[in-house]
Amino acid sequence: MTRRAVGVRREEILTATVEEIGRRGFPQTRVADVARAVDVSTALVLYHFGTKQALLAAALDHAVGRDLDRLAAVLARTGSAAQRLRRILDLYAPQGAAPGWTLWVDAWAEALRNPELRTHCRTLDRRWTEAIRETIVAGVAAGEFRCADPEGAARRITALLDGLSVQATVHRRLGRRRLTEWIREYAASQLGTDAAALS
Amino acid sequence: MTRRAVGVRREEILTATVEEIGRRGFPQTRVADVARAVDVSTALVLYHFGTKQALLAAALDHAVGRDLDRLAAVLARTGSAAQRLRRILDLYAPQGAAPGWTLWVDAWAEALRNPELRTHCRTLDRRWTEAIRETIVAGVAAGEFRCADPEGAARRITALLDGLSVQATVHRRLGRRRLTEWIREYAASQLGTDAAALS
DNA sequence: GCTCATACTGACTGGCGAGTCAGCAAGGAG
DNA sequence: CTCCTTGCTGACTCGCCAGTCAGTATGAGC
Repeated sequence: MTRRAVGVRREEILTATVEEIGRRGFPQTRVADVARAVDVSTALVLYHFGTKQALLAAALDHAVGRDLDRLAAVLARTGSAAQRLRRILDLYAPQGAAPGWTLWVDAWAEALRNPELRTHCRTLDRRWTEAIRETIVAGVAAGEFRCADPEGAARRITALLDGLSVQATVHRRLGRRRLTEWIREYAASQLGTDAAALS
Repeated sequence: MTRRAVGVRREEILTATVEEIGRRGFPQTRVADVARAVDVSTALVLYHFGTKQALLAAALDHAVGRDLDRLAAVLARTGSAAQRLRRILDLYAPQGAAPGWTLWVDAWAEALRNPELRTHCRTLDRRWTEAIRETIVAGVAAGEFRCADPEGAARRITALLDGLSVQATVHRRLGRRRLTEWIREYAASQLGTDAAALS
């Protein structure tokens, strides 16, 4: 086994763990699965993270961080409020084979009982709605949107996106095309624009 | 141990299993938990259901059936389309301490990997949207609603309800009051009425 | 090239949980 | 009452998996 610096190994393990959770689900992910994926001993994984619980929590944290980084990158780009909102929505919607979304659905289920994970999920949710809210506020200030309740609108848009994503990833009953179409229509109606402004 | 007829025992066990899944989550529910809840031996549970997998599947089926029965009861009642729609939405929204919704979130996560459970979840979802769709169609025919795409509207309403329910039960970020308010507003906007018609 | 901190492992343990099985007894049929 | 079906159990097995530990070896720093 080639030795690695702690930081590097941890990163490697966390990435693999996230992937493994996406594949198997939260409670079904075994330390041995992760170890095999990284091609190290199970003892090493426990050496770095102590317990399985801690490993899973760290992995979720890692995934949350990665998503928030992407979000920050989108927010940093310039453009009209409508353009930025559009990018946020695109980022959030389930991608092709979407290992991301299966992770979140799993995380929700887990968060129902595990307060630590709930905190992570809630943080992520809050940041997304916050990003949408800010964009709406900016759009209202710029005269692009009309919206009396940006906070509420942001949360409703997020909720619809969550619900449609469940239909897409869990029930496999909805394609990405129609999903984005519906979301844009709803967002547009909430913001007093037309859907075309968001495409 | 008092002996029971097969049907009775199965029913008893299934009810307990549903409750236990709601409490612990799908994969964390042990046969022994169910057995203790019914106050029988684990061997008896396996005697009736063969394997844990089969038990869990049967339990979900049971829960689905119960929910669909309630739905059928609501549909059977008379009244305007708006009144019936309102009742459907009320039934679907998370109740107080909502053991029902935690079960569904769990079931979604499980359905991501287990095709048998996916079928159950999908059936339930389909029936709900179908009920909403029918009510919309009836309302349109009666001149109560205006809606060009009842199927789509039904699915969007369901999706928003799912998403808001996640915010309520998972993130604990939304009360029932505001949830129903938002849903009614959305439904009303989709159907060309005002929210007051749905309260 | 030596040293030493530390990344890493193999081999183990202990407990837990699904599923089995041989037999027991309740209670309806006759 | 007496069978005999069948609902039911205790006590078991067997495999799995998180976590431990004593020890190995790698490679950065000198």
